[in-house]
Amino acid sequence: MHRPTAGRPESRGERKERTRRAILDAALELSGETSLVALSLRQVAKEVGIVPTAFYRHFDSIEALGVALVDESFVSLRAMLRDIRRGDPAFSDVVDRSITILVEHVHRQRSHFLFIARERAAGPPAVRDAIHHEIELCERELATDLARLPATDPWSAEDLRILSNLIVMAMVATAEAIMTAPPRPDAEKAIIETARAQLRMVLIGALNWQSRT
Amino acid sequence: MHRPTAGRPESRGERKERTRRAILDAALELSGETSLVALSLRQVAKEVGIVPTAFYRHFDSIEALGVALVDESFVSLRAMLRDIRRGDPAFSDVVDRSITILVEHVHRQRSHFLFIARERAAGPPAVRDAIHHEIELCERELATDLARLPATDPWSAEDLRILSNLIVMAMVATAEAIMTAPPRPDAEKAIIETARAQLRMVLIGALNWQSRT
DNA sequence: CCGGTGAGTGCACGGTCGTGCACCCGGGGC
DNA sequence: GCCCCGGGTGCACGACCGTGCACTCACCGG
Repeated sequence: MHRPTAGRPESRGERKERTRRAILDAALELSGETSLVALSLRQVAKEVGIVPTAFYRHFDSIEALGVALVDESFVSLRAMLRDIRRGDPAFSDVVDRSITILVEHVHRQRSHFLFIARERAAGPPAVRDAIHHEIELCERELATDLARLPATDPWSAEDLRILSNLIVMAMVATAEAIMTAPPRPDAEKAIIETARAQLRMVLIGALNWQSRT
Repeated sequence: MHRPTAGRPESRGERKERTRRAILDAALELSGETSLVALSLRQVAKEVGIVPTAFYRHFDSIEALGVALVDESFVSLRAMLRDIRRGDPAFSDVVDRSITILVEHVHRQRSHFLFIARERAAGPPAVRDAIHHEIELCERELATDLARLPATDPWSAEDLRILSNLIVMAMVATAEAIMTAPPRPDAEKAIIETARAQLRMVLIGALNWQSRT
């Protein structure tokens, strides 16, 4: 239960935080087999190596744990968005760069992305709501980024929202596809190529959009 | 346990089929609260009004039940695709017609669409695979439909696949949004308008696609 | 009419679940 | 140096879980 790993003193608060982390990690891993709604408090406790009732010292319920996992997962995801935003928004290769970064982050934070994809539709209500809210924030962020491009000057806020929504949903679907795909590298290559072409199609449509309507 | 509802004789096979239906209906309703993976055989049996062990006379496991529900759900969904395909594929209002039909079917077969959206990412492995396979078939169907349009004559099979994939994922996302949305009719209106605009953007992009590359 | 078949029953088992309660004991403020 | 706060323990409970087994009894084919 206690592993100072050396004569390190390790304060009270540090020990608590370490247990909390262990619970979050265990829940992320165990829920990967099925879903949060099929995860029992006792499984988590056993994996962590604490007695079931000690769980309540950190979270009120599995659902509350899930909300904390959502927060944590979206920290990864926002880091990804920051990476994508970094670098000039020249139109030429923005598509390739963005998808490359997406793929890289999906691999590096696989369990977080899997968690979001699963619980987005099947998690406990509070978790679902938290995820949808975060995704909406991502869409808004993307919309303000798009608004900064000169090509979108004549666009309405509504058009920006619609385009952002489309792009985000395509990226979510691509992330899901990558994670679902067999680990063969050619399968992933194909998914990436498809995503590239789709994103380009969407951007071409967007560029020719305002001219009508 | 037996409700002939009148002096109707009702054969052996009919009674069995009726119980099977009741099990499928109960599972569809009960799994709506959370997910298949959190659904117990005993809950289903109690809802149906049979003893738990009698469940095995109809399905080997909850997972097998889930696969049967996938089959059934996609019968609804194929009916929708048939509706959309019926009527001439004139380009002018194909977008509006398609989305109208989608919305109508989502409302009429709400529980089936909810089931697919949930279990697609979080269901038991066999259920997930079955759903992905069916969606892939839908994409192929759409691709062959698109191939019949004169505008796609110069397209490669690969391009058709990519576009179909994009359209289907947008429709899945739209269906999810409609079901998630509050029942206020104006919220649904907004989703529908967004979906229309997105589909038009995609089609505009597709029409201007082959000209480059 | 008679015998077999198979949907549904009743009971029992070992296991897991969430949670309440009294308790322990070591770090940290006084 | 003492005391208390709080993370972690141990136990017990009633409920629910999947499943095995022996059983009933109404149906249908012979």
